[in-house]
Amino acid sequence: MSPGNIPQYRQLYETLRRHIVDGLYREGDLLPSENELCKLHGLTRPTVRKSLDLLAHEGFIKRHQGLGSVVHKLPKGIGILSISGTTTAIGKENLETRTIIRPGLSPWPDDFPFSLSDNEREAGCMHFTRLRLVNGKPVIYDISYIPNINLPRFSARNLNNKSLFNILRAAYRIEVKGGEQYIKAINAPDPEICRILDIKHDTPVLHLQRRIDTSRLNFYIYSILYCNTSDHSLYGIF
Amino acid sequence: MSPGNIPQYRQLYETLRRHIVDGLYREGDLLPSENELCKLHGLTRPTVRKSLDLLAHEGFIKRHQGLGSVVHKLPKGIGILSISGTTTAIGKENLETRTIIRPGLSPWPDDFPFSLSDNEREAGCMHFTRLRLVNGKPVIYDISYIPNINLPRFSARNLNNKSLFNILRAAYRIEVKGGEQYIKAINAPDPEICRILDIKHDTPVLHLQRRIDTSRLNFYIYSILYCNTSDHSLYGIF
DNA sequence: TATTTGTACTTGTATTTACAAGTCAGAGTT
DNA sequence: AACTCTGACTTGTAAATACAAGTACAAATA
Repeated sequence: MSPGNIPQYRQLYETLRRHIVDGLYREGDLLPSENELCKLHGLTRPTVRKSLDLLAHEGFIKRHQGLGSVVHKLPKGIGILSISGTTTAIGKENLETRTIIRPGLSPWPDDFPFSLSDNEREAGCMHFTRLRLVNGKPVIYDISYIPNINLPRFSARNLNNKSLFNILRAAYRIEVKGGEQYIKAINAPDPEICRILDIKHDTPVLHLQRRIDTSRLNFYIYSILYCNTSDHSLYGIF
Repeated sequence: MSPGNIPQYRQLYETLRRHIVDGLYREGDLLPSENELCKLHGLTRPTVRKSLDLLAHEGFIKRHQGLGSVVHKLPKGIGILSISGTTTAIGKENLETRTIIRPGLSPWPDDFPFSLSDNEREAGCMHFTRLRLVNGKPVIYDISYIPNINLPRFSARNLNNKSLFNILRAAYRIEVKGGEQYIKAINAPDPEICRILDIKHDTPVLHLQRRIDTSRLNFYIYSILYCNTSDHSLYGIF
């Protein structure tokens, strides 16, 4: 493999993705053909195709037999349903993250929506919450739970600027692989959450319960989200 | 290629998927290894891997380097966020579909949430609505719009028993490839919809706007969903 | 006994090659 | 002018092969 142990298909994926997000390719443009990409980057077609698989899977391109890979329009909502996270979709300029409750140990909640393994119960729970603001207005309140297993100095890290996923990858070599989520529409449940999201008591909000898979076997990240969708939809591709 | 023009990786995918859904493999079980699957089905590893890619992508298995492919627990919610549709997740027994407005021509709505191409506007719009009930209780109201291009006898077909996607595939050779959707939480907007979903006026409901991609170039299916999530969450993997 | 090492498995990544099938544009025909 | 055909492209499917890297377990070692 290549520099930094990052596979080549992943590197090409990141490159193309950046080019699309930066506007180098616009909506409707044809990407270079697979064979052209092979020559350009010194790769073979299966490798190039794997990169394009990722891009297509995340909705950046759509492929057409006999035609080529067409650049899709960029999602306008908040792409929280995809693994790419919130930053891509809405533009970094407008997105702000504030830590409300700093990381600290606490017992697992009694009404935890996912079933926990014995190991997870034993390890205990690292808990913290963050607020995501778009153009200065609160949109998502993110309540996170992580099993407290061997993450030295985790609570000291600054979660505001860097994304949680980046910290996990850089500091602990834990890669986020995917996850599952349950979605409901509810009325804002809690005066506390109403205050944080700056909404009235009976405002409908999206309620998401997510379990996020990592490259570490049996290590999951849990998070519960409350999302005010009056101004911004959530966006997902499938 | 093999019988019926269905690629081999797709056939193996369908087989394994059925085995998992039918309970032949249970949660936590190891699937046969890739090499075993090769021998069993007379395929090569890249082909087998492509099948497993699909299964992993839809959340049926999780693969672990050095260990194997572990069968994931079946989703408990309504898997409407994934391409597999609603039928898999909740069990066919409990799911019922009723056509409320039968297919017919109508103009495109003025406030249509997606931008339409000239061809689509020209073709006009086939419109129909369906109600999905779980255990006899209405859960999802699905308002569909399809461009009216060359689908002979479409309005005569029975949408209750067979899924729309199956009809498109069997009768018109149109394959559903994926799609995108915007999700909001709103208060039930419309007395009509409240009546159909059997909910009170201020009940929070999920509001989904979906554009579904097909194998036919520039042919999209549009649908707007209202979903009562008080009893059933929507479920998605990513 | 507790630890390390090795080995045999697993999936992950990558190359090479071949043919099938869809799209498009231009040449040729009617 | 309208149509058909052909050829040069595109992506889709499939095989055979090789090595890297993670996991689990048994054997060897301290």
